[in-house]
Amino acid sequence: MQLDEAKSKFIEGWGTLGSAWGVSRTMAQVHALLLVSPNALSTEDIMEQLQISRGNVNMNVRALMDWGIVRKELRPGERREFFSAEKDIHRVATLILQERRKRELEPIMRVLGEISQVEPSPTSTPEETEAFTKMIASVQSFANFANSAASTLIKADENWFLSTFMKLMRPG
Amino acid sequence: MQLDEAKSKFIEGWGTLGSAWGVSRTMAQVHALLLVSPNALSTEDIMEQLQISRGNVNMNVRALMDWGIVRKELRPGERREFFSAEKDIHRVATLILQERRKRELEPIMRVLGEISQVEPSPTSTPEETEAFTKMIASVQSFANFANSAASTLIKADENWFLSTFMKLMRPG
DNA sequence: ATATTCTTTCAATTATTATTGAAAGTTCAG
DNA sequence: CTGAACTTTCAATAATAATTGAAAGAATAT
Repeated sequence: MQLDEAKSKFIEGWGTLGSAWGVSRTMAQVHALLLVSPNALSTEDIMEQLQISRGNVNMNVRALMDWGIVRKELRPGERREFFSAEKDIHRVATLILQERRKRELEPIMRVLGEISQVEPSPTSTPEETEAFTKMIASVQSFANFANSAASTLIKADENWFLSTFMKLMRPG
Repeated sequence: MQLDEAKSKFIEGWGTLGSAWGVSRTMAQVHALLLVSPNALSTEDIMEQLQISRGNVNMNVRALMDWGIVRKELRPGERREFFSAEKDIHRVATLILQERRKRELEPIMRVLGEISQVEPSPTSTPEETEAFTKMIASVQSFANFANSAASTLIKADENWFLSTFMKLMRPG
């Protein structure tokens, strides 16, 4: 297989994976393209390679920057912007984990907290209420577990990142 | 808060969560409804409570059964079918993990395996090819890690999960 | 100040995905 | 077998989400 074909397959596969995880196909493809590009790409490069519009590139690139997995790169003497992806896949996973925890886990935990304070009422039997609170409590305990697991992974990765960074700073 | 309101909020919240994870809102809501219902529900019950059509209920309930998190319940002397959700949320998580590994991780690993065999060619420099294979190798190694982590979690029994893993995850 | 080059926005359009509902299929009692 | 009760399918429709492209906005050079 040749390089160009391999790159296309990766972009396609990454796009499919993304859509299974609630990320739009194009956003995942822009990410994949930046991952397989050794150099930072301009908006026009991305437009051309993925055959999508300028506005589309702009929106998706900014969303990827929001996730923290793509950076803007400015070159001296160049007006236009270039974009490059975080290549350390471990760090990519951590950043995504971090964002998803904030965007999804936290809201559902808030809802669970609210509804766990259900009160007995004339329209429901105590048994019904108890069954419900028991169910919610188990979901809550799982959410807590997921939350602390995520914290630990994020912290572990930060340590790892910091240590490699420190090594870089103090060569020898 | 009263029970009915609490149930509605849970169904709504679960639906929102689902759509962030690539599960259709309605499918997640059917699942939530079954989670908060002490007894198994018929197709008509679900239609009425979620205000959706018969065909819609049928499709989503079958998808949930494919995931292994909803069961059909037959009652002697009753022609129609009743449905109930797996209430052990840990088991729900395991079953979902299992399915997602099969449906998503395996395909991307296959693609990665194929494209890692990229050959040098006239249209690309050895440096480009090397950068690409290096990137792919790191994604592969991460996918392998994710895959074996999933395996371990799936295989692990509940006791191990709760005691050992919780301790591991607890920041010290 | 004006032109130039690039970025951003957003209403309109297009594409994708979910939903409906009626018809066909199934099962079973009589 | 026939009819009643229920389930499944699927083409049509509706709802949602992504995409475009042109116009407005920014930044810099002349």
